[in-house]
Amino acid sequence: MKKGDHLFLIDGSGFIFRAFHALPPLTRKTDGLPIGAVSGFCNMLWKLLRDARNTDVGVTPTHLAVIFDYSAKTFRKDLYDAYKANRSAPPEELIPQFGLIREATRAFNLPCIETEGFEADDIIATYARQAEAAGADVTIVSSDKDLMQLVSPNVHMYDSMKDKQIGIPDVIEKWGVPPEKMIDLQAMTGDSVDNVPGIPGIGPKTAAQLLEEYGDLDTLLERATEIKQVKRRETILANIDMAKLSRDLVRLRTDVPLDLDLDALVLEPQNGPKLIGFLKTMEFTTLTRRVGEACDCDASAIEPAVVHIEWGEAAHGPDLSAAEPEPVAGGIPEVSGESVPVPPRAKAKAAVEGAFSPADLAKARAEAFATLPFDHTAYVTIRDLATLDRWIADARATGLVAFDTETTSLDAMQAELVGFSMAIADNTADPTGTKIRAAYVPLVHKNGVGDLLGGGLAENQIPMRDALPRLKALLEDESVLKVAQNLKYDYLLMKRYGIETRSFDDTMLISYVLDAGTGAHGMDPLSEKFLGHTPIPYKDVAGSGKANVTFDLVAIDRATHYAAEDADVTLRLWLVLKPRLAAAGLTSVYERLERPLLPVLARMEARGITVDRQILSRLSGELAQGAARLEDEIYVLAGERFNIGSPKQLGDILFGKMGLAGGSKTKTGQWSTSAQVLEDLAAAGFELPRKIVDWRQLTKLKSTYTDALPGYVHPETKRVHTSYSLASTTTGRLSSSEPNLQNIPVRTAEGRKIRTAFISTPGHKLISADYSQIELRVLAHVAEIPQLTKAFEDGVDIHAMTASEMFGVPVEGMPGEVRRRAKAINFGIIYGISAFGLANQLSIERSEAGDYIKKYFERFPGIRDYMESRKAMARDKGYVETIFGRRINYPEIRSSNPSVRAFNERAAINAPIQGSAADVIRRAMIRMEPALAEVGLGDRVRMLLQVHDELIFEVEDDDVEKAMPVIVSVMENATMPALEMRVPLRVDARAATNWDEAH
DNA sequence: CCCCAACCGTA
DNA sequence: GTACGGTTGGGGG
Repeated sequence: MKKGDHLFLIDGSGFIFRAFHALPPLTRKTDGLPIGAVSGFCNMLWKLLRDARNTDVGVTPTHLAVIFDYSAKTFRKDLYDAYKANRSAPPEELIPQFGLIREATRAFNLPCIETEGFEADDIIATYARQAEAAGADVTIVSSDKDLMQLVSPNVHMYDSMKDKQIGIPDVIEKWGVPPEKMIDLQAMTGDSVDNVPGIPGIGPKTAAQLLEEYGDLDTLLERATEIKQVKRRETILANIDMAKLSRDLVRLRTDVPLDLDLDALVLEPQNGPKLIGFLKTMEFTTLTRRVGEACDCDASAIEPAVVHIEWGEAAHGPDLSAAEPEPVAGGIPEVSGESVPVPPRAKAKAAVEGAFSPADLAKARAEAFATLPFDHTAYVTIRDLATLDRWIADARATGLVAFDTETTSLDAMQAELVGFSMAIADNTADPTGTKIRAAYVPLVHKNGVGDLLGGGLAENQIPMRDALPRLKALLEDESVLKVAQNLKYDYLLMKRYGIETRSFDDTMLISYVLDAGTGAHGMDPLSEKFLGHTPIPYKDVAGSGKANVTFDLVAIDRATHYAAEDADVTLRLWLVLKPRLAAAGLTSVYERLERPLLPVLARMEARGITVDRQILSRLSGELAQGAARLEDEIYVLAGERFNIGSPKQLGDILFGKMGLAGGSKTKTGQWSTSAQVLEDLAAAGFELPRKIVDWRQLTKLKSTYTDALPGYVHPETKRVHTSYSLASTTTGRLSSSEPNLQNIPVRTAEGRKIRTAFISTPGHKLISADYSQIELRVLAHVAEIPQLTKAFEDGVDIHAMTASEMFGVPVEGMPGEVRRRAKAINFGIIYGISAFGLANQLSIERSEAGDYIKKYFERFPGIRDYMESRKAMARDKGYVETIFGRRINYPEIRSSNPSVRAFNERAAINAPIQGSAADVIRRAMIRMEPALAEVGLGDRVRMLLQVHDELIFEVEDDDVEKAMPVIVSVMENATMPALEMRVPLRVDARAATNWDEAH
């Protein structure tokens, strides 16, 4: 770049927001995709590139780049945690446009620039200064005041909306100071939109006046005592640090590392057909014609392009991670008494951003759909490619489609695709006028068994080989938001067909974030709750029991009713639920803890883990032998044969026939034969109960593990693939089923043998990494307990420390029983302790347990305060929160039934602790794959399992040493940078060829 | 065939 | 005392 060149730097992210507000609110394509900002952007670019002399800017660029924000995790966030903390989420209409604008930039053959850790403004500043140094002129296309500090004799700004240049005199006119003093001015005035604090009470006028008088901020701060106005002097003196911090925040960096140097920004010739293809897709007819004329192309001969958008911040807008306030260090606001204030300006802005605030929209949608009837006769069966292509084009046009698969199995790892359904919404801008249409695409339905043709492929179905590429294009298209219910299933299924779903929402997960604790999140209950509609039960379509058939045997017209309805319901649920996220301030929980975990879990499930069937088989034999021997002995002692596995029969034998004392009864009046009861009897010297306990252990291990696990080995992968549920616990934990790999035995030596059957493939190791005492650490953090915090910092035995505090016993030479009691109390605290429960656990009198609790609270009064505050919050608000803002609702906390109420209170005490720990490991899991990829281990370290506080990986032998520190570091730093805990997290990791030895 | 209670494995 | 899922027995339809 040289003198005479002219570099244009376009603030792409800023443009979208400005265009959105400047243009009519709902500029849309014929089918509803909002493209107002994209349209404005393309027109502006075209003008700049072709007709620059017709605009006030008056020059034609030689170099040009469009700059975007990459993410909110910029260095400013490190300087000031609350930076941009009160940004509200961008309006729905804006979201698809972020990606489209990048696509438009590429269609114009222009470079898209973004750099991790920096805002667009910093990149612009760096380029501007470099170009200036090279003697070139610069025009920054933006009207953002944050960029005005860059204006100089050679650097101008250009407000494309007002078609107006901004030079040094314009800055002085508007702000009262020259550009080089803008930094100091902004440092004083602050910025409520970006949450830059500034000095309270100092606005632009006062700031300009002060700068006029003192020259610059440093001088002002040094001589602040000279200020005559008492109040102003006091505020400035009190906010010196804030002013300096604010200056660091508003000062743009000019040293951003750049991938492309200035010369790479030189304007390339336009690719007419490529640009026209894009413009046609966007339905910009006027611009299409102009471009066609200018490049001498026959626009009518060019097909609309398949628009493909880069994933990343793009599809959901820049800075979305800053859309929700990151919790400040200090955790649960109600505990610390801190909360992030929402400045009035931000509120006012939100109110005018669209016809509806999120809350209004949520309310309007809820009312519109609460009773809207379902018309099954309107559902379409798509049987030819032309119709399918039309529907897919409609989905692209509206940027939104509900999607559901129909398959042969509930197991996504085994299921075969039979067909799929779609639902499309027209006119979503009008909540009461939104129209939904739905269709089913049968692919491999067979003629019914009773049919004359008998089991052959039914006629008039689109061949799989034609449908899949189209489905792939749609599902992988990041400019189309796919909405599904329980998407992990469909995601995994489609992944097995080589399709990776991108840009998605899951109504189940949205409901889970909004309403955890208030009921199930399956489609049927949600449909009942929000749509007043009972969907066709699956068994009505596919039969049940013996008459049960796979979906490919269901007649296509019946299948259409069922499948299209599912897509219809899903889309309606999304319309109702999605705006509630923003209204409730839960968008970031959904977008940072929930949605990104879905593909991570899908990959874990797809990987599976190897279990050694030989080991299990041998163990099963041993267990059978042991159980058989015990059975013989039990029958002798009982004097008769009976079903030992029947608690009822066993109770009759023990407490009836043999007349043993000390039995308690269950709530149905049966004799209890629980392990606790049997252990007590055994301790009293009876032989039979001991043998029953042993027999139970052996048969439990055999039936639940050694015999069941081999049945879960996948016929093709030869591995076991569990299924994780993201939305079945109230607290945010995952659950695992079919098989449940979160309850593999570990506590007894016999049980641990099961773990030896979980093995690594040859040449590999399993790495198990688990958080040490994570829940107690979370407790120490949220309740701010100094002794606990210190103990964790010093790495001392936490239970021994507790015992020492409580009983005054030194840790050295502490009797095991004393420590055991303290440990039980610590766990009891986490569970919302009661004297009754602690007494049970320790087999002591309730009064004694009560004394322990009293003593504990005397030593740790902060814990009692914490517990009381959780109960109060649950009572007042109906919910409690984790450290990352996840909500857990307790609708029954005010029950008049004291035991129901007490139960809810204990749960409300436990949930923030258990749930925060769950959030922490979720963050670690989400970050794990990118972190491993960064050190070149992306495809060499495979995360397989999660067991609440433990992650299990499979790693090639040679990579173990390299992988372990990365895994440990990601887990230990999982709360950062969002939140720094008062207590360090510690992770232990080991590698071995089987899970038992690795753990 | 479905559902519930009891029991027990995990964190 | 919190949070889960799986197996078994047993009752009811």
